[in-house]
Amino acid sequence: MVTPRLKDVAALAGVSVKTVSNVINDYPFVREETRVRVQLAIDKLRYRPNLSARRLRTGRSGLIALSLPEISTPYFGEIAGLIVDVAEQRGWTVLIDQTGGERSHEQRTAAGIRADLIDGSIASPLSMTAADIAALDPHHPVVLLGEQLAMVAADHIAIDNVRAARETTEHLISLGCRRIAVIGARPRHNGTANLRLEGYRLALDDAGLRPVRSLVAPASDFHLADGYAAMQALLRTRRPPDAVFCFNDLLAFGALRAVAEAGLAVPGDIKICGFDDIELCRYSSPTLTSVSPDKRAIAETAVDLLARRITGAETGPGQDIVVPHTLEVRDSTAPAGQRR
Amino acid sequence: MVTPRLKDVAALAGVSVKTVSNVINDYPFVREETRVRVQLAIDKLRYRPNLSARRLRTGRSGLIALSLPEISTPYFGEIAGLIVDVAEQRGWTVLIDQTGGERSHEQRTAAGIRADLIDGSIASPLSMTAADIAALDPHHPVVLLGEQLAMVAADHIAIDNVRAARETTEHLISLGCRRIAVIGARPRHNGTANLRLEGYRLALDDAGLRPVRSLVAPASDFHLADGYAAMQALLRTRRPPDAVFCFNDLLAFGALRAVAEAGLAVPGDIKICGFDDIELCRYSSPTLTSVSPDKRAIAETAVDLLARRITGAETGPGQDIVVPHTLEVRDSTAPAGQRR
DNA sequence: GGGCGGCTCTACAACGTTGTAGAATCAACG
DNA sequence: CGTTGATTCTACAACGTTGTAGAGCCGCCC
Repeated sequence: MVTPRLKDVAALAGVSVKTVSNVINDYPFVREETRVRVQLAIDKLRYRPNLSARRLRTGRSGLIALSLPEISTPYFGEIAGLIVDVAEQRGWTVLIDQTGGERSHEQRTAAGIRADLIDGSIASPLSMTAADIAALDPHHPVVLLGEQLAMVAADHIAIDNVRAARETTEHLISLGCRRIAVIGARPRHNGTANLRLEGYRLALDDAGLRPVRSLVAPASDFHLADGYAAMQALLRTRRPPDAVFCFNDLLAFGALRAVAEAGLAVPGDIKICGFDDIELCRYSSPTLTSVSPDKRAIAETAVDLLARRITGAETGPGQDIVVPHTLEVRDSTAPAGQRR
Repeated sequence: MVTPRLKDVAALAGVSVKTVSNVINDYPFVREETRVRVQLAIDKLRYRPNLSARRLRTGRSGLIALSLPEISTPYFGEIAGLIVDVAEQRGWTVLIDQTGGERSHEQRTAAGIRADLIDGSIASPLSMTAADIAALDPHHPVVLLGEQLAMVAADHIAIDNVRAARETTEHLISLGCRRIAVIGARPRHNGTANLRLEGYRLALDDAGLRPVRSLVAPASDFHLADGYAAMQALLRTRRPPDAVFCFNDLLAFGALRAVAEAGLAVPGDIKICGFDDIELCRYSSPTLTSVSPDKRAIAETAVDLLARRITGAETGPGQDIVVPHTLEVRDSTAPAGQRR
């Protein structure tokens, strides 16, 4: 038994193909009786519209792409899961596009091939350049997550990174820490990492603490291995830090490992904070203090805004939307002698 | 400037639309000179075929679905990343379908809507029932990962779960453990968990150890929280285990947390093993011994086999393919007094 | 009662692609 | 020299859908 077509439904209901199409698309001028008869035929045959044909005719596919550097990163995995959920609820289907950090030529070509299959994209340009994004079809709606790209006039959704970093640093200062390091600086990229660095510096400044260059550890990537290596380097310095603010949770877990291997205790000898609040923060040893963006709000805002761009309900200039965050304080920054 | 069509290329090259199509599809009977001229026009206009139209005409979209319970689970994230990579190399695009464990009616409908957009699926039925899978279009090629579903005559790719579990248990026995618990039994499901349980029992039997019912902890799901709760329960029993074999890494991390909170040491007081070897195993405290499936082999085999099913190169009955695995021994099962 | 406008439905064309059939050319063969 | 077959290309139709234009009907108003 082949998949039913509009014409099969039309034949069964005794109307024209177009009338069936009209029922499906909620065209108002269809008699109630006709509508019911057509609907019955649709249900009976289990008819589903052919998206390729519809897209060919209307120019829309109902497909949106989610471009992420790496799906396997827990934070992106959590975000991706939420976006898929929300999109599904709204009637969109998500196609996940893994950019692989450095977009190779082949991958860019692949994106091009898919471009006319996709109505719009949600992109997290952590490792992409502005040029990469701009290279996409200019008529193609894009909503950016996390990182603001100056060159791109696209919508942009993020938490207030400066404030979040400032609050985190203040938290460490309030615990008595004075040599606070960061892991995850990315001097060459002009994105999220710099905002977090700025918040860190503002907090130090407020507290009258002098910024120490050797306490700002760069990370070429935001993986476990990078946090591990950066922490080892920090521990090897003449005066190691008494607290480390990592710019994401994986860096923090890598750092935790390095501290453990050095025979030091967290939070006793060193306090550690992460960023993103992935689920594992609540289960690591010690549990990890982390900045928690409202991920569901990010997903909902992104999908809704993109949908409005695609349908043309929203035509103004690119918006900057700020979603809330909280600082989830856990054992890795417990005051001396305490466990929460 | 609108996206170029075949006819634009044809006009520029001074040939018919069909000749351009023939060049694109490597039809052999095209003069070398014509081919070059057409190719130049394609490059000049940056022509890309419209997939919707192609799909409408050929019945193929170049899209494959990857159905996973949850993208946010690290193991599935890693597998998804690899599959997307491999598929991209082979010219396929992956659409990730998050089933959400319990497939709601809405989600099943969504799958139905997409069904005619997709050439085939790779599915990991950890939380799906056989009926769920069977409900998919029977003409729709499916490759299953991990779990064998008796009712479905589909291709199936997995490691030898019984052997892997047996080896892991033997490893624990060889370290002198005698009260070895498992976390992750799923009596009602007939899938992977049961195979791992079988391997565990075989190893106990070989060593002359009596199976103890209270040491077999079920887990309703395979999440951190489930491992945490199960471990707490095991620790509350009259004679707690001296080793725990968790059926995935998240369960193991949850268990680690419970042990830490109880003030016990791993591996000193209790040894713990995981399963899946996600990247975090190398960075947790302590690092986690885990069964490591060859994930790249899984991804490559799955994509290639599915592609052969779609193109019709493979038409035989469903195959059972076993991919290799290793046991990665780390600190969580280090012999007393040792750190690896 | 003639005309107008709203409602309901239909026929047809078009979206961009590829399969089919066949036209045109050329070389080789009997 | 006519026929055959291989090569190269083209015209046309079709995939399933929806937009456009318009036909037919009804009720209402002047």
